[in-house]
Amino acid sequence: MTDILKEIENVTITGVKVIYQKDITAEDILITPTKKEHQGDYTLVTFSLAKKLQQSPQNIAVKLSEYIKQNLLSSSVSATEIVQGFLNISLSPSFWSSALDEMVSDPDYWKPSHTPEKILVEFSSPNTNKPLHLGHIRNILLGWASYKMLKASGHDVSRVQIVNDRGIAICKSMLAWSKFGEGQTPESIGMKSDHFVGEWYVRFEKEFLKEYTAWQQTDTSKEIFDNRNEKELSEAEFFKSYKNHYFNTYSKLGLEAREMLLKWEAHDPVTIQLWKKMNAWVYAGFGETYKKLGVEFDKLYYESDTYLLGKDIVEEGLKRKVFYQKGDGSIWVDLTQQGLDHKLLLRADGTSVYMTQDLGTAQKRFEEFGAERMVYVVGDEQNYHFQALFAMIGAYGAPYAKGLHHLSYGMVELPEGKMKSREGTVVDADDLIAVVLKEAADAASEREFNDPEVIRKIGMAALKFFIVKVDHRKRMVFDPKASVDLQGQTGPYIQNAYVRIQSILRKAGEIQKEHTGYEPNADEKLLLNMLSQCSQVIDSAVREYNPALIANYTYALAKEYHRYYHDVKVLHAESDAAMAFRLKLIRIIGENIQNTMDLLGIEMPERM
RNA sequence: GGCUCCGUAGCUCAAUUGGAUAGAGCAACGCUCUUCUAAAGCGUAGGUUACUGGUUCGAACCCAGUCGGAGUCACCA
Repeated sequence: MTDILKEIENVTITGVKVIYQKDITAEDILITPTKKEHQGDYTLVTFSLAKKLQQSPQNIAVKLSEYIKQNLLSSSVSATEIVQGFLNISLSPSFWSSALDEMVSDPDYWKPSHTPEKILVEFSSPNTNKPLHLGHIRNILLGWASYKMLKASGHDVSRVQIVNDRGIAICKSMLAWSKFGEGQTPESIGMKSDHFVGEWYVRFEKEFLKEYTAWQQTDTSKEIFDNRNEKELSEAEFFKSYKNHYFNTYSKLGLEAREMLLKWEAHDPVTIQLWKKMNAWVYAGFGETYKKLGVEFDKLYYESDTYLLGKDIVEEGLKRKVFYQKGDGSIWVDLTQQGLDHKLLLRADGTSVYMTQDLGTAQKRFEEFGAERMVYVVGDEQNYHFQALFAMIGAYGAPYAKGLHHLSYGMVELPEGKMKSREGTVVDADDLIAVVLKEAADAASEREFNDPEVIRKIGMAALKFFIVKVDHRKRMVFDPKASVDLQGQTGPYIQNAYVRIQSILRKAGEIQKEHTGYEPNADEKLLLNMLSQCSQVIDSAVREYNPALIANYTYALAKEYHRYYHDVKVLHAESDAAMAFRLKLIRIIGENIQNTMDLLGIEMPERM
């Protein structure tokens, strides 16, 4: 428990004072869980004290071990061992036995507790022109886990997403559907509605490419190619890089799409109606996917509502000389002092950019939620943007400036390389979910059960655990084959540990026996030690916004339990006291697994 | 090219934030089910932590350089 750690710390401090007449603080002391291959529960590393005390580590360890043995409360220390300056402290069986009772009497022992703050977590934030994909899944799982663990730590957390429902992308889907759709609907052709909209986006790109390829044969095109600046570019390379320019200048389809966007901005009723229809399809589809993933939101922001926000802040900042205006009328902020550059906030024509909108949205959220902290779960390609945004809000002096955090995550890649929508190598979220559920169902049928609810839990656990176990800052390789693996370091492995516990508990029924006098063995002490570290693990995960720490913790616990299960019999224990103790222990382990996995959005089945 | 991040077993990932002999899973090869669920357990094999130097009692982790990869450097989002 954290109490015993603090106790060892205090005794060490007073010990140093008594023995060496020197004052040290808790920061000078390093206590870690003892490595498995050594005897002990906690280790005091004495090297850090050696310099301060002008003594050899060995010497310090010897003296302190005596002092700790005699002064640690209620003689909890059963033995100490010194190995090359590492002072290993073994706590007594009775200490661990009462630690178990403490866990039983305090159902919150596993959570850290903090003074509550209002925190807002933004995640998912999709575009509305195509379905969710694998990258969104990583985002969503990170966001959800952040929400859960912040909440478990006592905070008041709200979940939001900003839906990018406007702009040229959705206009492409709208245009393709109205040109070629012939009145088709998701219902009429039996397709999931967000996929339906995505199909029209793909159709647009296809038609556009056709048009572009044809244009490349024209004289205009040939002339442009011959007069290109970068002579070293091949024809293919040149036209690849020229595509965007073509879209904005020569393309007929591009012109139509841009006209549609203008009509939308002018509130043209027909366009708005079409836009609403297509977005409604997308939202219905997203809703299904979110439901499968088990996530929900407290509030949705729509870019169509927020894209004009932030202008007043820019005006205000200009007045207060935090921002400045250029000769052409555009407004900028100078972030060179923070090691960044100059950033545009408002175009010369008075229209806003992404930055303007983010400025306004943060302000709005602060007003609506009173959030002291705001967490943005967004991919690491936007690291610079958020650095600039936060620096800017800091320069502006907003009251929420210090609580802003970008939970940045690396791209998800396939074994063959990056996912590219153009090359059709994007892993669709719904497809992926279907594949893991199929895999779980196949495995279940071999084991002769077919409870769909259990299969769902197993499949989703496999997928979720596979993704959240990886440190979010790193790019990860997603191997679809490995993700549906149900053996080894996986979600189902952890579920199986839980299920084995439930099976024993069911058989044990209402057995009520006392374990007075029972002394836990080495395996049981290790399990209790792991459980006692749970709240600190979660605390680290919260501090670092890193759910992977929890995934690793629970996996280690499940692994240890599987071994214990193999070696030690609970229901056929050598004594009633042993059985009573073990029943209590495994119940706590089961609850711990369930609680910690719930923080990652992973559910436990009762049987599998 | 500037800035930022990354490089650990064949593959996918860890390593308690500078601590002990760098650990797991997958893949490979052995062994263990009339036993509380074998989606499990045990064992074998696999490493110059990209490379070179430095800092110190101690470096995968900090510093410098080199090599390799990614992101970003829009009046896009």
